[in-house]
Amino acid sequence: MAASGSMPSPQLLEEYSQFFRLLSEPARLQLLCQLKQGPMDVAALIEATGFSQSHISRQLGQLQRAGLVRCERDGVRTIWTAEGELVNDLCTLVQTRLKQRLEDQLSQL
Amino acid sequence: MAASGSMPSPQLLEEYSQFFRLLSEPARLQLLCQLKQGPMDVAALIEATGFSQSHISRQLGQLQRAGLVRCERDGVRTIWTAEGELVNDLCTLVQTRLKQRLEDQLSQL
DNA sequence: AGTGAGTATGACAATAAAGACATTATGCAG
DNA sequence: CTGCATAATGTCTTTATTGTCATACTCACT
Repeated sequence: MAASGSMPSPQLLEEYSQFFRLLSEPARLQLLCQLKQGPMDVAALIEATGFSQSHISRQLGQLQRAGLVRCERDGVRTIWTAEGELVNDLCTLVQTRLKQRLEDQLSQL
Repeated sequence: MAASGSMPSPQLLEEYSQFFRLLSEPARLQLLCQLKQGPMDVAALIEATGFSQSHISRQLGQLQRAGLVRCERDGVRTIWTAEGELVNDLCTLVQTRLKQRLEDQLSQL
């Protein structure tokens, strides 16, 4: 009894990897975490992260296309909001794993 | 109450993104899923995926450094095994999300 | 030791993505 | 309509990664 599931289709594999690629950039992950603290406009994100305006705008665009953030215009500003708990959940799983690995390494000394 | 957690440290963000980067390549994801079906040697992986020997060896090397796969030499062959359920769990979460998005899009027609 | 099968690695070309700069679009105030 | 602020997009350079070819390595067998 080795195989618990079956192989995902090529399309699904592609979707998975595209999604994970979004989270594979520290800048995007940081923006996501920042927005988890609450909705912010771009100026506030520049202040919080130190990234350039254009950089932030691009990254938010990618995250928006994936449905991870949402924006709403307030006059001349754009207020960005993080959507859902998926990213938190994923990071929690990964963190558990990281801890476990370090503990394993530790116990081998 | 907007902020549920706090900002991860820069190091942790870097670790997260490095991990997600591993899963951001369809080839690596495919190898992981293949190995979930059961341990295999490189020849079998070539047969199953169509990738070149050198490509497979490289990708497995990266996965091994992250502790996602493990290898064991059996004579002249190397048997590779997937470790843990983390990747399955992550993919399940993402898949749920993908479904949900499609349903939302569907309901807006 | 020598040979051959199976696997890992060095080196390199091709590709993709990040990040910066300049420009353009959008909305508000006068 | 003009001017000003904020944000998004076009374009380019730089950097990192993929994937290939050739080579080196490891082990079994004789």
